[in-house]
Amino acid sequence: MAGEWPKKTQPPSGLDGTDLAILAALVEDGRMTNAALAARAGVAESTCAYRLRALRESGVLTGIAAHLDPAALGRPLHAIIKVRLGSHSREHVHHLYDRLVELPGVMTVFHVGGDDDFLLHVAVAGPEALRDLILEHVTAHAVVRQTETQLVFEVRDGRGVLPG
Amino acid sequence: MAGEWPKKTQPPSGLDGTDLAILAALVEDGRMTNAALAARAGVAESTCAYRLRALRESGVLTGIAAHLDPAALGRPLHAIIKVRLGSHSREHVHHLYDRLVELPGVMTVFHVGGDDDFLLHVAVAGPEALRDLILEHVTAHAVVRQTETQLVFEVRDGRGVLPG
DNA sequence: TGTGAAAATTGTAACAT
DNA sequence: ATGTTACAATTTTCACA
Repeated sequence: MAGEWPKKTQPPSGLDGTDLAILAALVEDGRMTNAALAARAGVAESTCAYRLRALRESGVLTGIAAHLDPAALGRPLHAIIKVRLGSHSREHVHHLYDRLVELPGVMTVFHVGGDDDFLLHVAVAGPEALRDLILEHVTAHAVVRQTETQLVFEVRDGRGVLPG
Repeated sequence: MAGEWPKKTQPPSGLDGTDLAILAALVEDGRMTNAALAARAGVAESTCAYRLRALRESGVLTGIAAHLDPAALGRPLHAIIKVRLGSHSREHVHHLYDRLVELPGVMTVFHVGGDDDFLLHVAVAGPEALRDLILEHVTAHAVVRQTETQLVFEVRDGRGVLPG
């Protein structure tokens, strides 16, 4: 009953310690040079470059992206907007979903089950901008039956999905 | 009434089009070479490198990190855990906060106002792992009065905080 | 597969505009 | 603050263990 996979190796895909070391380093600093990466993983540079390409192509490493400070870009106010729909037809849900992720200031959209249908994490310029975003771009959709907004005091990234 | 800032320039910090172009490029591909970055922003390479350093030092660019596929790392099940506290003393809140972000599988912790105190976005191996995480590492804290868990069907990154 | 040394590309610092 | 040049560091390629 212990786990999902045969207990010999860690995760499903054949990731070894070298792969995990490379990934961990890139989570800390995505611009770390291949040479530094290789040193940290304890392999030759060419090997490291090869592993990195393989990790990208296998889909384990989905991307490397800059993290920006929303406040520095004029969006100091964070909120969670819970969105509840009136109709749950596949078309309605997908259409709204596509629209929501495109809205400026939307950081993440969670499509959830339970009381709500979508949870939006947004960063906006201020209370008026938040109200405008909700009224003009969320509630305005006919499928949206109700929204509820929570102020976010702070957001912190967790340790993520890497073992250790 | 139009906006928060004098309408001549965009955001508060003195970010010009070059800065925004660099940031946008790095959000798409954080490992883009400085040369490619410069070409895209339409400036010389040395200028681009200088701008990039300045963006880091000013805190607008908070970091560049790898994005991993949780499912590929053995954590295909996503959930939102709403955490409600019994006591809201500063010490209790901060202590719990620090613990929550350190839990394996925790992607993001939102400290919110309203019905709940914390919202946790977690990625786990399966239903049992989710139950264990909640019972052993969340509910186990004496300050936690109640939790409520929502299944996450899908998570999508929004367009973020860059204008345009 | 993983490695090491070469060639090709890229980043960095000094200086001039 | 930007661009040009020259030099140092890095990535990539490929023959080989």
